[in-house]
Amino acid sequence: MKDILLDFISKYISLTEDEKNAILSLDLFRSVKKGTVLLKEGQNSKDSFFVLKGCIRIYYIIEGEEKTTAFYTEMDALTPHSVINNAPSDYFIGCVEDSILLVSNSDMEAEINSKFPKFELMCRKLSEELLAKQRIDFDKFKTSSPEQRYQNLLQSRPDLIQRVPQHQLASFLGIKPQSLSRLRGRIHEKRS
Amino acid sequence: MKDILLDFISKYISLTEDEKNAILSLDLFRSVKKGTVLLKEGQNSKDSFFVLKGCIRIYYIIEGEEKTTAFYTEMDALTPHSVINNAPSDYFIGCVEDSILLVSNSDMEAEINSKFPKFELMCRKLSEELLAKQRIDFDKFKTSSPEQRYQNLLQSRPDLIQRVPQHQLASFLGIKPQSLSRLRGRIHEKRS
DNA sequence: TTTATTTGTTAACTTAAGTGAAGGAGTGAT
DNA sequence: ATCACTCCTTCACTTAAGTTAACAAATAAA
Repeated sequence: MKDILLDFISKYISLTEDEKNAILSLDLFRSVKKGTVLLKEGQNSKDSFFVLKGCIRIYYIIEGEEKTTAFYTEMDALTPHSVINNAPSDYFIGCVEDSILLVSNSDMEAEINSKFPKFELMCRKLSEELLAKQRIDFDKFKTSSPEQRYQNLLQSRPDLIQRVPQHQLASFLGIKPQSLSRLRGRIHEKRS
Repeated sequence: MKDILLDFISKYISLTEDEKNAILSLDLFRSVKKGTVLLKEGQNSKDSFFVLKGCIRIYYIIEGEEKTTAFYTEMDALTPHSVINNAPSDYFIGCVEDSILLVSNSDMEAEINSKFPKFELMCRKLSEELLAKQRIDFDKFKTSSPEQRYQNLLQSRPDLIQRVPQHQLASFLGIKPQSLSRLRGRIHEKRS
């Protein structure tokens, strides 16, 4: 489990043994049960998440309806906007499967950053990379039809379609569950 | 003009007079004519952009059709994914109006970052903030209908609707120009 | 000025997503 | 075992976006 974390970090910076031990000794690993709400709308927590195993999601409750907009799986990092802006959260964060997460709070991160300037560099690289990737995702979403989005997901993250409830997938694709059902039927028909 | 830049930087870090002069002496300011293409698909430039005045956009050419997905106006920063990943660009960057930009290349930024570690901190804060903001934008896009997106834009960036051609706005909203026309007519009717 | 070209609007028609309702399968609780 | 609840699918119907085409207005080019 700890290897996953160190492998991830090594994609951005190289660490000495001392540095590795310092990070592991913080012991941020946490087991979380499916269904757990990690952050509520309006809440002002300072926690960031890194998924070692399992799946978490961002969702909203709009007019009583749950709208899931993002999934985070193995090796994905999520720092809520409420942490960045020190403001109440617009969204919920929930646990889709039993998961093992790394949970860190921003005070602690600031401390690590000042102790290990390298860590600051990693955070910059990581968030720049995520920003660029998310830009591309957003663009592809805008320029695709719901059916294309589903086909695209089928290519890029086939696992998600298996491990996540359909109604969560639907809002992730920007449509209603009924439309996703119909759309899948349509595609299936074409294939056969 | 230089004040705009320094004001922007001061939102993230504080600079000494020496540091301010060092940055200004790089003289990265560039005037760009409307219609200029700053980055082409497939190209591998190392240039990042900061808009001091005017407007630039990200667009794609998909099946011969131009699809605009993002606009950057005063005080907006844009580092293309091609710079981050050192890979050919998926998109074009074009100039919507005559603009004054700050154009920096990534080698130079690396140099500044090592000279002034503060700058590294700024870049981290900035990209974290932009990532969080873009997440919210993406989520709102997913959970809204085209009409709601237009109404939302009318609230949040009313200037854009004036200064940008309708067909670019349409793809920015994820719809066809004809649909935007119709949708506007629909709304106008309701108001009267 | 005249001619193209681009841009925005309108209209008729097609297609697909939204809506409301119903029913079946699976899950969990009592 | 029964009941309640959630989840997924299906259907009929409504609504709005996509499509194709035509046209007027504005802009750029000859």
